[in-house]
Amino acid sequence: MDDLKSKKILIVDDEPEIRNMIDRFLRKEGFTRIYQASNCAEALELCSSAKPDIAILDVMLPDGDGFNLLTSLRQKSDMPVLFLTARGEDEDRLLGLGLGADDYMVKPFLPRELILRLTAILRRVYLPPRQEQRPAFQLGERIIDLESGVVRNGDTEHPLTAKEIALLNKLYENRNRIVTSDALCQAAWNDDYYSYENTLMVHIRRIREKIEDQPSDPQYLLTVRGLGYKLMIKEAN
Amino acid sequence: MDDLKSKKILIVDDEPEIRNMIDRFLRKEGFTRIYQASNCAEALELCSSAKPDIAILDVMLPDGDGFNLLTSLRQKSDMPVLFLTARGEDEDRLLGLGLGADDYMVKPFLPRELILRLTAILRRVYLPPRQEQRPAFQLGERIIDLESGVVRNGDTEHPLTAKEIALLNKLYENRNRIVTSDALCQAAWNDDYYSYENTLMVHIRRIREKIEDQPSDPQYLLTVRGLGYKLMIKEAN
DNA sequence: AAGAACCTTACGCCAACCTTAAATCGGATG
DNA sequence: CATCCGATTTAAGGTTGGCGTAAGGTTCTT
Repeated sequence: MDDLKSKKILIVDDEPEIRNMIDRFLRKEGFTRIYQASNCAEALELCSSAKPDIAILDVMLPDGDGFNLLTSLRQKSDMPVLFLTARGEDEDRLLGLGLGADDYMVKPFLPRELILRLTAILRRVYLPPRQEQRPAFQLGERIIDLESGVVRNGDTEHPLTAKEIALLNKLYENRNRIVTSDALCQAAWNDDYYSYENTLMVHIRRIREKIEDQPSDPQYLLTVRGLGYKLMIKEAN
Repeated sequence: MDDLKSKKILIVDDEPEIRNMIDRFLRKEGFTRIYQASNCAEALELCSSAKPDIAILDVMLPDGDGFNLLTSLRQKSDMPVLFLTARGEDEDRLLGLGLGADDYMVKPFLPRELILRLTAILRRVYLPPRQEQRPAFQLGERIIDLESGVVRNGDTEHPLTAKEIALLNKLYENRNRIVTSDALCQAAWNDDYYSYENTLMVHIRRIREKIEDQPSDPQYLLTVRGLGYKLMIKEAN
């Protein structure tokens, strides 16, 4: 489920043959969750409903060009985008890349290259660096070491589970800021999370048991009713 | 320091003119920490000493080709790599991308496109996903921090509720301007609001209790009779 | 002076949240 | 492939704080 092949791909092109060709090649490579749109309106619709992980965007579309579409998309998300165009003009390429496209290919293209470039982007965006070092920080008496996954309190150590580390990491990244429950779920689970968010509560509770003096009256990991949670840390420096 | 321009860039090419040209363009764009190598050995050396954030790699090098270099690099780190080549053969591009290069450009190239593609990769790798951030601002002695959802007054902190944050956010967006009660309701309740707007008054009152010195004689969150409310802020800058 | 618009306070409800325990999953082990 | 064990999820009942309501007061407007 953490695999790149499970990522959702949106193809936007007004020519059905092109869409189907790309689709076919993607499926041959093992991708399965593929969406197609033939114009800007459809694309925007699909983006908010299916929430694809990456989009392959043709520049020429019946109801507006891909640049405008990209601009609209970037308003609400930073989903990666690979541009596709029949025109190979320099200006077009520069414009697309300048608007925040991640790559740009000129038709006709090698299907295999498209896959490779697509994979390169997906890899960068969704496969976080292997030995990404996680932070360690202090909460009162306790030291929360996410790198080694333990909570030290004097001479005793309590281990943290994978989910707890993921959640604490997200919370620490946004320390002293409200983190929505949604964002937390997204950080600890992969994109589509349909379970009760009661699950999140239980995990929060377990974390509190390890980092708080009185889990029922937390002073670090606080609830913000209706929004989410926040990890409050007063830094020494 | 979190800026993309501060990232370290390694240029590996055996032709000094090319290296210097790229260097020049990078500096014109604001990049400063640029390293140059003319062969594989130098490149490997620089990678372990300077630890660049990204590499621009020529395929043809005097002591081995860039593909081998990439393979060696990938053993120990997953530093992003942009390939550069005089040969435009399909096989080369596919090989480079297949080995895990992040992008591939064929000489001669537009310098500006190189910069854009480089930036696109850096952005993906090093720019943390943006999350909508709410403002923090000052009102007399108090600091209203909507991001962490608190009002700070000296060393004491008063938490804000979800509704209060939503309302203050809308008010701050239109600071020093009148915001109609209707607009406020729409901001805090998602369009389905059919209650008495007395409810709004109560919330305004509660906000005033947290941000005003004398809630009954407000000096920041003012009533505009018949229209709505406005948040008056004298900005320092 | 009277009506309209807004303020102020207090109270009760219920959705959001907490808590605990039991069920289920999944990797490791023999 | 059966068993174990810790991690995670589900479920169910309890708790509470934010929010809406209402009722009475105050200020503004004409």
